[in-house]
Amino acid sequence: MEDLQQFFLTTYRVLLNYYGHQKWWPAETGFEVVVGAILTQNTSWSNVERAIINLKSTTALTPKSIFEIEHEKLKESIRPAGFFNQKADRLKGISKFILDELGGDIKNLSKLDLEVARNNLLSIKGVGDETADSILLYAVEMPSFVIDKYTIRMFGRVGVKGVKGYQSWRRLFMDNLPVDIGIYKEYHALIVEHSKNFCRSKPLCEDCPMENYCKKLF
DNA sequence: AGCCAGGCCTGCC
DNA sequence: GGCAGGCATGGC
Repeated sequence: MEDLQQFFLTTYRVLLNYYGHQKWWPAETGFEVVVGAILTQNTSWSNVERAIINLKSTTALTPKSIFEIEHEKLKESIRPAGFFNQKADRLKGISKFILDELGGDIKNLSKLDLEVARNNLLSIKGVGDETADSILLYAVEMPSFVIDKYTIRMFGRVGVKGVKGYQSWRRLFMDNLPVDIGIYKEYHALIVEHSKNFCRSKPLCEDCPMENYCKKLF
């Protein structure tokens, strides 16, 4: 495709038309997005939902209450989300960071330059590229595009070549899309939704909305 | 029964 | 600077 901007926008419109508005991220507060972003690491969202329900029935979903909750009680609440030992540590750590560095509110990150805010998040143990961008975009509402393994797999199959590394993929999207938080939010959610149905290890391409683009490189 | 989930860290090379 | 191995539960 000669015009990348056209390609990324057209792909977005095809997905949006096919799947509709995804209403991401499902959470009541910015901090709930943070908690969900940690809990969903390599874990299905249905399991995360149970964990968040448990957690809400146990304590308030605020940095202070998560930081102060007894460690064993936290682990027990989030057990359905798996990896509960390290995720409990990570929730404690990011809660402490929000309390100590952000005056208790994750949204204070929006006062910083985007890349500075991003590097702040990346300095927290257990927060990698994707988790940082998810928090920036869905909790803080800063225009940071989220890349995940689905994005790389899907766009690789559709024909994007020679892009290597998380930051290169992120820049590719951000350099070729309008700086629009709504589009960033929706696009990532649509890629995830699409990837649940298509572009898996098996060539499940029947009735794929992307069949006009896809090189079917299996 | 095994593979996969809305990743990340560590240790080795 | 890349890459396997570990982390743990639930659905299909």
